[in-house]
Formats: sequence, structure tokens, C-alpha cells
Amino acid sequence: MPRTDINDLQAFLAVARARSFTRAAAKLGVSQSALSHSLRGLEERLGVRLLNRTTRSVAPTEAGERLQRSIGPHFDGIDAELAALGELRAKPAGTIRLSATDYAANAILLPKLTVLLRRYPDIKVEISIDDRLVDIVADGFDAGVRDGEQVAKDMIAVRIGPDLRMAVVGAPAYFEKHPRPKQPQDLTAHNCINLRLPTRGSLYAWEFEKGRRKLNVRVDGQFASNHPGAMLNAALAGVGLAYVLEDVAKPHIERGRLQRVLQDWCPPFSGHHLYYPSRRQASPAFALVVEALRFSRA
Amino acid sequence: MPRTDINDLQAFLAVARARSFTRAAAKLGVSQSALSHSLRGLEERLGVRLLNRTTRSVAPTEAGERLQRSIGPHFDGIDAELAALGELRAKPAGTIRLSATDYAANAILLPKLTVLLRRYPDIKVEISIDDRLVDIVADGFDAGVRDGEQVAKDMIAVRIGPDLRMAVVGAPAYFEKHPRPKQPQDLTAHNCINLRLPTRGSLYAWEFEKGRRKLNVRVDGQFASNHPGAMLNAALAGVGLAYVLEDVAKPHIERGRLQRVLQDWCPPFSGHHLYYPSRRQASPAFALVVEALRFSRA
DNA sequence: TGAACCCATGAATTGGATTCATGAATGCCA
DNA sequence: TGGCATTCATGAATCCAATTCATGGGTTCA
Repeated sequence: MPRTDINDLQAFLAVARARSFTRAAAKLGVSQSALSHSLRGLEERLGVRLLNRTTRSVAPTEAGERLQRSIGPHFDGIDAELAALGELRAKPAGTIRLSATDYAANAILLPKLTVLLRRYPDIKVEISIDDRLVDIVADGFDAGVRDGEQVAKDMIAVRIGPDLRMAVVGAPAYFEKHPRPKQPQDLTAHNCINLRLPTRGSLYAWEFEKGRRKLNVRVDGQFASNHPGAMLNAALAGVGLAYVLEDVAKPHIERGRLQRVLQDWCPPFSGHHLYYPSRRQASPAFALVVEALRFSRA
Repeated sequence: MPRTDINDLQAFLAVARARSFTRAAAKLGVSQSALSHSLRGLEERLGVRLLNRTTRSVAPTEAGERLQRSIGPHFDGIDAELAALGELRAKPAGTIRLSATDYAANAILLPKLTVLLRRYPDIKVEISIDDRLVDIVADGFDAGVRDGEQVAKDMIAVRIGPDLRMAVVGAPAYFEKHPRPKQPQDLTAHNCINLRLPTRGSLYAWEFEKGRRKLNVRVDGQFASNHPGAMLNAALAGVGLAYVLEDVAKPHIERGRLQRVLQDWCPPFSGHHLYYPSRRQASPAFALVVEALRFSRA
């Protein structure tokens, strides 16, 4: 088999799985154009159309689906065997791909991983910043990081950070014009900065808890974003109230730029967790990453 | 997995199977130096030594053997799936690799395959000229050609040529100085041009048959070669007697440049056959090649 | 209807696959 | 034992194809 074919088959599998040249390209670390050229060349050499594509949509043909089902496991097997080969070597190596929020990546992962990576030069870590809850198996990650202890089926959760709290904050200028909310229901009369995720149609409800009472409030407001940084900046600008992680807001609260309300309705909850598939065969490199990230109170 | 790895894994498998960089390179169509560089790079990236080599010998390490056993079937599976994919296309394509003797390649295969290849531009045929009886499975061929009907276990033999006869020939100048042999035993007193194959220690015995009598004569002489062309040329030069295919000698016999002896001891035998593994899943291209080569008396 | 996004493609760039040249080591044979 | 043939290793040079750049066309959504 020509060497170009086997390379381009990998490209094909990535595109077929992602159903997008752009997403597959991002995953493989090449440009969308490179993948387009590769796939076109492969289809010409094989004499079979593997993908149907219009602008903005990609789907495998029948032949493409059959090929994906038949060779996909072989490629996965080769991947697994190469990973297992690492066990025979003196020093751990390999690339660990993680999905994490911006905050978790910067505040939790990087400080701990920097130490690890210095110690093990052949270990590589890729962190994909994504504030959604991604499907780490489907999207080809080794593990994901999220706040709280959401454990999906067949996932292992390892706590990697301390307890967290949410905070409802607003700028002093905002509170000069609006009464401070005393209970969560009051938020419905406020201009609340929303979190809108691309994959969710509805807006994100703010969650509150006091004693045994739990409230979810569907807030509304003039500004929404999919990025917490932008939301925080909007709050600082006096646009409205934001519902963000306490740690993120803390420096601004301490400097008087933001004021906190409804603090008693925001109890601490379990901190960030690393989650990964229980079936995953841990390479030595991955095991080291997990241990490096594990949270201990000492 | 980096794209260079999967390429170099193919190189590794080829070298491990051939136990030779030079032979693997010939098979893959690159230089020995290219393979050396590829394997060195792969071993560095994986951090594992896969092959032990001295000058003149190559053997997989323990890790290399395990890797070969674990990923070899995956690569074979991908190969097979790509071949099967051809079934989905409008026109047969692919590369068929054949091993044949020089004579069979020129006299039988090329005339028939030329027609086929003109008709199916996407079919490729590679003919490896080798006068040994190669292990086509181990050496990565799709089929082999040999005279006679030697069917090994699990092999299918398809006759592709007419009956053959061997011929003992010598130049007129040789017979002026030596009496003509009347029976095979007389050959022991003659200067016989030997066939020496690199893989066989002993010399090749000349086989004769008359009625129910069969004789194998271990001849001796001053000249030996591993190539029938060279043997024929030596006979033409008067060096001694040669034992070659009748068809090869016929033009020279007809022109008086060679004289034939012991003709009644050389009965016809079944002609050239194409042999291939019975388990082999025939691609459309391969099926076309077999049909193109099949011998019919019409 | 316009903006945003995605795929395709030709031309240009560039990096790495490959070759070239040559040295070192091994095995075989006289 | 020495010489020759053969094989693998390696640095430098070459070159080609993988990839990027730039841009156009088409689709979707607000």
C-alpha cells in the first residue's frame, strides 16, 4: 500500500468522525485546506468517493461508511499497540489530550502540569479550551475537566481542585440604580448577564441553594455571551449582574470593583474534577498526569 | 498518532519480515538508506529499539517482535479492506505482485498482460524476476509462476502455458572434441554447465525419464551460474552442455548453433502454472489477471 | 439581504522524505 | 589470513509533495 494512502486514510477517518473538515483539521493540527487536498487525492487514487460534502456539511458515502467501519478499528488497534509499547520503554512518553474550561486550564492544570512536564520531557499535554461539556470519547480526548462532580456512565472522576462557590456580582454603579436582590426571585427584576452556549437553545438557569431549599432562576437581561471572561467584563462595566465562579470574581470584589449579593444562597460545592473513561487503558504517561493533577488537602 | 509514525511502522514491518533493509527496500521501492533513516527516526520517537542489526544481519528485538505481532494483522486488515473497496468502484484497480522466472515473465506473462493493462489503466502489475521457488506469502506476492504443476498445501494452481520439455544442448565445437552422450549416465564424463542457486548448497541434479525409468544425474563441470541466460550463453560458447527449457534453446538449435542430445530422455511435462493462496480473497483486479493468464488450447 | 462559516482549488512555500556518497563492519572464499 | 563482496549507518544535498496562503463559491441564519 502506498505510504500516501495510509496517511490520508487517517485524515479520512478524522473527517468522517468529526463530520467537518475544519474540526478534523483542528484536531490533527493541520489546515482545513490540507485535509481537503489530502482527501481529494485519496479519493482519486482509490477511485471511490468517500465523503459527500456541501459547503457547511460533510457526510460519509456508503463506501465511506463501510471503509470507516472496517478500517477504523484497525487504526484504533495500532494506536493502542503503540500506546502499550510505551510500557516497554524506560521513560514515559506520549501526548495526553485534555479538554478544560479556560479557568480550570489556567488556574489548576497549568501550575501542576508545568512541574510534571519539566520532569518528563517526552510527555506532551494538549489542552483544548472549551467551556462546553464535551464528549471526550467522541472528540478524541483522553480526559476532560469540569467543575463539580458530574460523573457520566462509565466515567471515572478524580477531584483535582478545592471546593468552589458561585458568586452573583455587580458593579457599584449598577447598584446605585438598582436595589440589591435579597433572594433569588428578585433577580427576575434585574438585568442579568446570560451564559449562552452554542449547543443549547435555552438560556442557562442560575442555581441557588439554602439549607434544604433549591431554586433555579431563569434570569433575563440585555447581554449574553458564551465566554465567562466577557461576562465578567460586562459586569465590571455595569451592564448588569453576573453569575460566575467566586475565585474569578474575588480579585475584583477585594478591590471594590464588584459587589457580591445572595452570598448565603451560594453554598460551596465539590471542586473541579478530571473525568475519563473507565475502560481506558492507562498509559504510564496518562497515569502520571492523573497523579500530578489529583487534589489533596495536605 | 503522528503521520510519520504510521508510515514508518509500515517500513518497520517490511524490514522485520524481510530481515533485511536491502530486501525490504527493494520491495517498497525506496533505497536502503531511506529505510535506515526511517527506522532510526521511528525508534527515536518511540523511545524503543525495534530491530537489532549488525552489518549483514537484522533481527527484531523482543519489543519489535511484539509490535510486529500486534500491529501486523492491523496493517494486513487495512490492506485487505482497501483491496475490497475496489469492489465498490466502477473500474478495477490495484497492484498485483507476481514472482516469475525470467523466461516465464518474458515469454508468457508479458504478452498476455500487455493486453490486459492496456484495457484497464488502473491495474498495475509488478513482476519480480526470481529463478528460485519463492515463498509468495512470506515475501508479499499475490501469486507466483513456475514450470510444472507443483501445488503446495493451500495453493491453487492455474495452468498458464503449454507443455514444456527440457533439452540438453551443446555447441557443435564442443561435440567435435567430445562424444555425444547416449544415455544420462554418460553425462558424468562431460563438462556440464551447472545451475547454482544462492539458497541451495548442493548443485541441481538433472532429471531424466524414459518410459517407466527415472534418473537423476548429478553432473559436474567448470561453469555454473544462477541465471539460465548465462548458462545458455556458456553453452553457445562451447564451454559445455547445458540443461535448459526446449523453447529457450529452440531458435539456436534451428540455426545450428546448438545441438541437442538425449531427446528421448526428456518427455514433455505440464507447463507453467500460476499459483496463489487458496485463502486469498480475490480482488477484481486479481481475478482479471488470473483470467488473462489462464492457458487454453483454443 | 448581508454576514458568517465552511469547503474547494490553484499557486507558492517549505520541510522532510529520499538519494547520494562514503565509511565501517561482517561473512565468505581462496 | 587477507581480500572482496555485501549490508547497514550516516551526514550532506536534493527535490518533491505536503501544506499553507489567498481567494472564490455556496449554504445557513439573523
